[in-house]
Amino acid sequence: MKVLIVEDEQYLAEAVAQVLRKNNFDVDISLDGEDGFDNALSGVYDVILLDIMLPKMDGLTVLRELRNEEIFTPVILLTAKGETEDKVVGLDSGADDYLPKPFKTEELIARIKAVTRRRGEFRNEDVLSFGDLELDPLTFVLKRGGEKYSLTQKEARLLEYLITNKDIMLSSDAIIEKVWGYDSDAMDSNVQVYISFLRKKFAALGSEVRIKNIRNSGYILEYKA
Amino acid sequence: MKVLIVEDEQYLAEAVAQVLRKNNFDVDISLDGEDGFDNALSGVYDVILLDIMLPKMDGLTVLRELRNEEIFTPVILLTAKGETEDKVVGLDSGADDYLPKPFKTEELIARIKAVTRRRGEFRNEDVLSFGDLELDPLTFVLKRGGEKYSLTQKEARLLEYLITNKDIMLSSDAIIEKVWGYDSDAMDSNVQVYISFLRKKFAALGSEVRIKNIRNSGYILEYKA
DNA sequence: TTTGAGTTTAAGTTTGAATTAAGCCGTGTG
DNA sequence: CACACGGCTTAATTCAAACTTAAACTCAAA
Repeated sequence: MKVLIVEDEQYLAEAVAQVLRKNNFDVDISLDGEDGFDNALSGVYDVILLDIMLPKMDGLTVLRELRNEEIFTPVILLTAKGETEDKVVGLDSGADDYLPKPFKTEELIARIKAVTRRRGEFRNEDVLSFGDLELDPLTFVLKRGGEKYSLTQKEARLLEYLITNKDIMLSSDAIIEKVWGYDSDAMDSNVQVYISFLRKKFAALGSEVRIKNIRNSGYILEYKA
Repeated sequence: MKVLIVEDEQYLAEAVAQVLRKNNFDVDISLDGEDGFDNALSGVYDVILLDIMLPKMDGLTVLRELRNEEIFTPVILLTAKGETEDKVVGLDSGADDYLPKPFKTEELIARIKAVTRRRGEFRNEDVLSFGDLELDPLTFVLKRGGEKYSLTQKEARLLEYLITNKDIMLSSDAIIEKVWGYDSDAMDSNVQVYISFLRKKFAALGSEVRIKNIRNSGYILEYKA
């Protein structure tokens, strides 16, 4: 499995490379955006780990240019904390995942596997579904039967988080960390507002999916006919 | 919430401890690596704040040894600035987060919460069961066969206490101490009310589980087929 | 510069969990 | 027998959490 790391902090790149090599990955490193772009163009990599802050060409530009060139190698963005907006922009511009620094290597490996597996299996079809609803986390389109509804980014990411943890109760804090970002100072009321938005859109679609609140604890998805 | 601070700068350790105590944390301090390791071995802490530069045994060694000993208490590394290398190595050796010094106490608290919560998230569904009933103590959902019922927090905690002591008779006083808290001034009538609520919900589910009262003594769960 | 979608903040309202209070029932005792 | 006590249930109250709505703000696109 070939991995390209595009990361200007040489030490960090080497450290990650070392760990990956121990796990039988074949790793190359680019220290700036241009070099990374050139390497990635070859299309030989199974996955690209892409830093956002890079000399010569920033990561998001690299990503966009690659997709322009019809290179659809899976990309995992490495975001420094505080780049919350970048996360969103990144996913929007065609990244497959992002990983906030610092990260555990197990998590990195898990995501690499997830991202490559996904590609192998369904390429296009990573639609999330729960009950009678379907969410396309890339286009933020929510469907029920034939009817569609457009969600905003926040709504979509909140719903995505709820669906991917459908059996787990999620606290407001956990939701804020995941949807608003690690360093966000968003308050519970934000979550409340967006939960409310989602419920309204569920109702508009006539869905049987409910977002249940558990007092003093959190939220969980429910579906019953 | 019990926190262990392993930090050789005594004044810094005390300062942090003081702030944490104000936030209702129960804080212990170790001033060198060996002592920290010994304390951490007890496994009673919910999170460990670990300095890297330490007398007798450095933080990373402490961490590695702990993981060797199957102690998986979440660890937040405290790194002096410029210890970038340590960050990576540290995360690789099983730390859950790192925090560069100097840090704001709000941030420390936020990370402690994040790290302990994460642990809670992927804790496996430890569903309690008794007779024909199942209780998820996280979501307060009570099940019998396919049918579900939502309990309130108090109901769930009362039932949890009853189930985990299914062979023991529990006095009202014991129940109050456990469910309402040792400093509560709740009365027996309170317990009665909640016992009644539970029985009603058992009946609604058609369960064969009974809560038996023993006059002047207490309550105990019964199941008869 | 204006516009508007998306998001955040803030205010007012609703909900329901927890408590309290009141009355009923059954059992054991004088 | 009756009446007192422990236990049970239901009804009324309370108050913080959760919800909704609307207005304010932000920022990118026109």
